[in-house]
Formats: sequence, C-alpha cells, structure tokens
Amino acid sequence: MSTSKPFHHGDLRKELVSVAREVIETDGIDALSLRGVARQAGVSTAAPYRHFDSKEKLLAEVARQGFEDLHDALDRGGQSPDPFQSLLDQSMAYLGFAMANPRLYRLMFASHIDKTKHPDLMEAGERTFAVLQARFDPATDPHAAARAIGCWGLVHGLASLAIDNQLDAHVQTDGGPHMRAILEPLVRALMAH
Amino acid sequence: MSTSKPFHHGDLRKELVSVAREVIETDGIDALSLRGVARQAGVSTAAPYRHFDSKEKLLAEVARQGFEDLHDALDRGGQSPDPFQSLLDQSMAYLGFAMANPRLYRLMFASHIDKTKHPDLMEAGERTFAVLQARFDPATDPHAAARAIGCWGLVHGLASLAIDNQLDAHVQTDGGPHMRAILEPLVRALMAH
DNA sequence: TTTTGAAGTTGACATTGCTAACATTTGCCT
DNA sequence: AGGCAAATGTTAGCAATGTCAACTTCAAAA
Repeated sequence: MSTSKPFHHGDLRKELVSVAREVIETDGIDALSLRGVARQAGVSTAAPYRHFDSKEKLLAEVARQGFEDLHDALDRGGQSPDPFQSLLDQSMAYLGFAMANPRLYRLMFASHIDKTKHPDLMEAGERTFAVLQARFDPATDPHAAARAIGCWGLVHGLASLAIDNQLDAHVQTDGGPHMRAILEPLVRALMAH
Repeated sequence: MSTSKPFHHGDLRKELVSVAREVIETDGIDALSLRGVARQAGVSTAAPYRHFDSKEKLLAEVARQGFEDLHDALDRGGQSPDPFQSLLDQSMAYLGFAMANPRLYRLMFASHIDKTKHPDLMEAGERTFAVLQARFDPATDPHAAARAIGCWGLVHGLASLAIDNQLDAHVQTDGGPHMRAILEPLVRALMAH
C-alpha cells in the first residue's frame, strides 16, 4: 500500500506539461506522442484527456508557457539607460532565448497549432510582442508601428535561421559577438528618426 | 481492357510530388498522409516506397522544388539598375513568394525535415541564399557577410510572421505597400557603407 | 524468347489520437 | 459521521498511419 502508486496523481496537468516540454526539447516535436507523455508521467493512455481536449491543446499550453518565458527574458534584457543599447540588448536576449530553447521556440511558431483556436496562446504571443512594440513611441515617431514589426521580423528571422542551423558555422557556434555585429547596424537604423 | 488503369503509372514519382505539393498548399502539412497521396495518385499504399524511402524524403523533395521556385522569384525580382531599389524589390519578391505559397514556404523551413539528411535540399537552400548574398560584395564591404545574414533574417522573419497571421490586419491584407514601408529603412541601412 | 529487374499490389504489424464504458477517490452537504 | 456527486483515473477498442515483406505484372535487354 505504501509503495504502490496512488490512484490520483496529485497535479497531473502540470506534470503533463512539464514532461511534454522536456520531450520536445530533448527529442523534438515529432518524437512526442500523447501516449508517450502519459507513460512517462506514469498514468494510463486516456488520463491526459481529463486535462486536455487534444494533443494540440497540450502543445498549445507548452507554447504559451514558452511565450511567458520569452517575455521574461525580454524584460530582463532591456534595462540599459541608453535606448539604442537597450534595444540591442533586448534583441540579443530574444536570440539567446531562441537558441537556448530551439525546439520550444519552433513550437511557439509552429503550424501544428492554429492560434485562432487557442486564445490563451495568441494573447501570450501578443503580450510578448508588445514588449518590443513599447520601444517605439507613436507620439514621437510616425513610423513606430512599422519599425516595431521590422524589429520583430528581424530577430524572429535570425532566430529561426540560427535554430535551423542555416547560418555559417562561425555565427552558429559563437553566436554572441557575431550576432551582435549583424544586429547593430539594423537596430541603429530602427532607432534613427 | 482499355479503360482499366495500366499497371504502370508512367511517371509516378513526379505525380507524387505534384499531388503532395497540392495537398500541402490546400490542406496543410498535417493533413498530408503518404497513403492519401497514393490514393489520389491512383496507386496502392506501398507504391510510393518504390520512389521515396520515406514520407520525409517526399517532403524533402517538395521543399527542394520550393527553394528552386523561390530562387527563380528572387532572380526575377532583382533587376533594377539602382542597387538599393533592386534589393528592395528582391526583398519584396521574397515576401511575395512566401505569402503566395505559405504552407510550402513553411515546409521549406520546417522541423519535419532534418536538412543534414537531405543534401539536395540543403544545397537548394544554400543556392537560394547565395542570390541574396551576391548583393553584398566582400571586396568593397568588410561587413558583407553580416549584412547578407541580416538581410536574409529580416525577410525570412517578416515572411514567417506574415504567414502565421501574426501581423496587424492592415499589414496582412494589404501586404504590398505596408511591407515596403517596413522594409525600406532597414534595406537602406543594409546598403549604407 | 527468355529472363531479369523495375514498378506496382496485397496483407500485415506496431503505433498513434481519440472515445466509450467503467472504477476509484475526494470532498461537500446534510 | 455518512453518503453522494463530481473529478480523476483505468481498460478496451476503433480507425488511420508509416513502413515492411512477399508476391505479381510488365517492359526491355540478352
């Protein structure tokens, strides 16, 4: 009675998300099956359905948490008093997060998940973008919106390419300084009025 | 005996790729099954395996053709005599291709396909990037490499965001002019020495 | 004409997402 | 305390999928 597992898990929902995230980051999304997650969590095949309507819902929750973590990383990144330096740091923080959690980052923008079906996820994504958006003030800059999108596109693109190992070996391995050199002139252009 | 299908298909390989591409662009990658493709091509379940070792190989071939098409689109896009205008046009051509073939474009950068396992695909991708790279001359610009990566990251990022409907409705629907406005200052920065 | 190899077929296996029907536990209501 | 409903698990099973092995058909070289 003592060593045998209790019927109820305790907090299966949280455990499922945690296991899923781990599997994704370890073996990739294609290697993730709901049954496998259940197995690793020590519950039966159908148990996850008490907490998530579908596999997609579970993935959406993992992605949502990813956006929250990215959001935090951005907040921590943009604290320099110099606006240019701050935006550059923030951009580097964005890339740092993506390269530290490549498969999670990919999931956050993956086609598996139709964001319109997962309002939580969509909102988390928008809130994250808002951090970048806040660096451009529409009151003083008529092109604030365009610049913000350009900035997001730039970091998202570089992150995606880096994750896919599509970049030169130099940039890939020693991401930091090289990436900074790539970003600098573009971020400067974004801050110019 | 005349109307019954012949045992041999003729050029099943080409047909499979064609059907697959159509399914992808119509219903998305997740809706594509090898069995379904075989069905639509009018052959049996196992027939595709005479031409592709796995589903992934078929997808890789579709993606490879996608890169060739993108390559062509870029070539056609960059013909203005003014270097700045030319690069801007080319960037717009890149975005145009991505938004005209959203799911194909996504496949080309999807995690489903491990590019190291498909040299053809990798090479096609590199050749495409080379078109952009050629706009920056290492002889006259010591930062040519960094600028090229920045340029690619920028257009790839904007393309991805647009495809995922992650952008404002305005930018989304009336892509052209808005995107141009976003790109302009950044492309200008890329051309500045 | 024979024969050989490419191209296609059928049938099967393990795995997967998901559902239905049933079992156990928890905690609330009296 | 006692009992009951809701929440949380379990087992069994379905249909679909990727892939493989064994067999058949056809075309073209010998």
